[in-house]
Amino acid sequence: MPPEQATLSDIAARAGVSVSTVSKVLHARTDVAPATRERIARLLADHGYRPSRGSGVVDLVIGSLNSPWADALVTGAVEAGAEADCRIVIDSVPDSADVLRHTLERIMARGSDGVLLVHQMPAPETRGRLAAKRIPLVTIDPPAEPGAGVRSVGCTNWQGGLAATRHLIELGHRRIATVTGPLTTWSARARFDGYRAALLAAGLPVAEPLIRRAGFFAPDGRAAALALLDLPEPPTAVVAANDAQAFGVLQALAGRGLRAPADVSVTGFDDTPVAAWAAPPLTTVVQPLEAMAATAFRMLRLHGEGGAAQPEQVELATTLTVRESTGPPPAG
Amino acid sequence: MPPEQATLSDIAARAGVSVSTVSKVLHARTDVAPATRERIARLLADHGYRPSRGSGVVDLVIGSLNSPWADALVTGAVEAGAEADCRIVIDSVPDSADVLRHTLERIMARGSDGVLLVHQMPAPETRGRLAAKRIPLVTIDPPAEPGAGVRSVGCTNWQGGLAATRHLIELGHRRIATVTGPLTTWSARARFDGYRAALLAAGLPVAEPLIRRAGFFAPDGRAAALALLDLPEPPTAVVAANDAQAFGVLQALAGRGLRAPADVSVTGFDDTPVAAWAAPPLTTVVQPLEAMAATAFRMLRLHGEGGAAQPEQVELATTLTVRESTGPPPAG
DNA sequence: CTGAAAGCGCTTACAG
DNA sequence: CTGAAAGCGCTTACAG
Repeated sequence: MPPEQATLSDIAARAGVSVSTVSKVLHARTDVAPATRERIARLLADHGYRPSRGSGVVDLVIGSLNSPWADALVTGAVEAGAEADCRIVIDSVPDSADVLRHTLERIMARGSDGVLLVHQMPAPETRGRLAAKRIPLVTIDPPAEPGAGVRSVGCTNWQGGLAATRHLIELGHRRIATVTGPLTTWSARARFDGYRAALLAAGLPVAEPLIRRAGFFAPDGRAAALALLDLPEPPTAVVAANDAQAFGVLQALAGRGLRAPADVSVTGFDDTPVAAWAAPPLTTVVQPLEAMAATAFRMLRLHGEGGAAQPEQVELATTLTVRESTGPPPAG
Repeated sequence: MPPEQATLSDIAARAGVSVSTVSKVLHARTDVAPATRERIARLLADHGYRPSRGSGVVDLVIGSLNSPWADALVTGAVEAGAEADCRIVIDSVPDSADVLRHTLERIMARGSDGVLLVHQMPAPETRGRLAAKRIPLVTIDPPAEPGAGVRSVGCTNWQGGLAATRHLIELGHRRIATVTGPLTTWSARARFDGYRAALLAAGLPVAEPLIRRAGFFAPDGRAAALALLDLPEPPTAVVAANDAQAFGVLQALAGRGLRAPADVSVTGFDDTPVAAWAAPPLTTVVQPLEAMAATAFRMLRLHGEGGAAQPEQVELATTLTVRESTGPPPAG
């Protein structure tokens, strides 16, 4: 890294062009020869060019802010930003393609060193404009499989689902139910698949009545668990697709006068700080949300540096934290 | 509001001085006559002057990010910021006067339209420098009584403590314990005082063994509740100083095979979204955290406008949300 | 204490 | 497609 911030005229001198031309490349104007543009773009990237005023800012664009899950992502981004002396601005954007596009337009207008996206994927057209303005983008926990050319950071959801289910199998459970998240999302599908894989590997049946498709919130978990408890043969364990659902399952249990883990074992997914607040404290899959956000932040800065050598999709490892909500199934 | 952003030369023209002089006022240089400085400062404020590039940014400086409580504050600030087309940048700062000062210095160096402070009060010297640079500051939930000249937004903590305790009295409870927060903080003291006032008003004794001083976290609530349950005459209800503690109390109850509210009623304080995740869902005092952050944000913008007419300390009302963790005391 | 002047980083309309 | 030139918003060293 050069100690001094490069200015437009530094870049112009090195490229052997005028300041005007460099400015055009920076603003994604069309009237620059491809070869010239290419050369200038590379120099800008190599010198980590930033406009002299403003910027030094990365935008975290996130759907809903109001959950421990979102909070962990914000925390991770802010911490990584502080280390790099970069300000993190938070944009909360409802789940609408239109509002997302507007938000990204505003970000482009005001300038940004990068976008961390925890949202649906913007249209290719919008992504193109971002790229033209040299604003890098990395998605976190993408809701769908990210296509080629889209960088993303997720976690090993499949392994997480597998680990939670295997843990219950090893405790002796045979009737293990699951509450899935919305199967339209990539992560929910992978977790569900991990559940199924563990059952299959242990030679246990995958029983349709023990599978409840639900939303990602506590009331969803509660309703699903109530339905499971009403089964002729209720499960002795429930694998929830996230911690919020697991709290809901615990509520359903308490409502029926049942206890975890004596009557039914419960596992969650996420391990945000509140997982330890549950009664009993939740056994759950650790999704390293803070590390995911920090990793995505660092990928932003690698933009264009390593060329094609850098990975496009990163998945951080999940681990299982065993607390008190799981135990052997009731005798008999 | 003028439709066009005023520039330094607009201000200079109106003030009948040169651009240089206005620039000096903006940078808190000393070589400007007091009268001139006064006149220019007023014009800058009246026109809502902002530097042409950069800024359009408000900094939220907060101690710890990783809690539902902090998350709600972030959410409120970001939403208010979005309405005003202002970016909110998050600065997470450990509880150290030194680090806080450094953070504020960095904020001054990079420029900011204002600071929302959820932290201890910075030294008067630092506050003076902020003021000289015309960066307004509003504290949220100040840990100590804010002195004159410091604007703050809190909530009616005393009334909240009173309401929770009165609710339990009305349900018929007579042995009501409390877990307080750290009594060095203003809000914990006020909540505790509300508890005491409700007891006194009902002619009930304030019994020292029923009062547990503790930290604001779940394990603190759990430990305090365990001690209360070991009393020769345990309480039939516990007033916790926040939701995290209340979750801990619920854990202690479950650990002893007791249930809320059949055996012991529990109230919390905050009502962040997770309060509804508890088993049973928490009866708790609503602290309007999002509204508090939004109010503080708006106070930032009033800086210097209304003159002395604007309030310095604002307290937003608390309300009680009755869910399922409270009920009549056990018979007998 | 004040401001004219030089200058910085950047953008843009326009001539070629 | 490229760049010289004008200009914008701002800062700063310095003369008075």
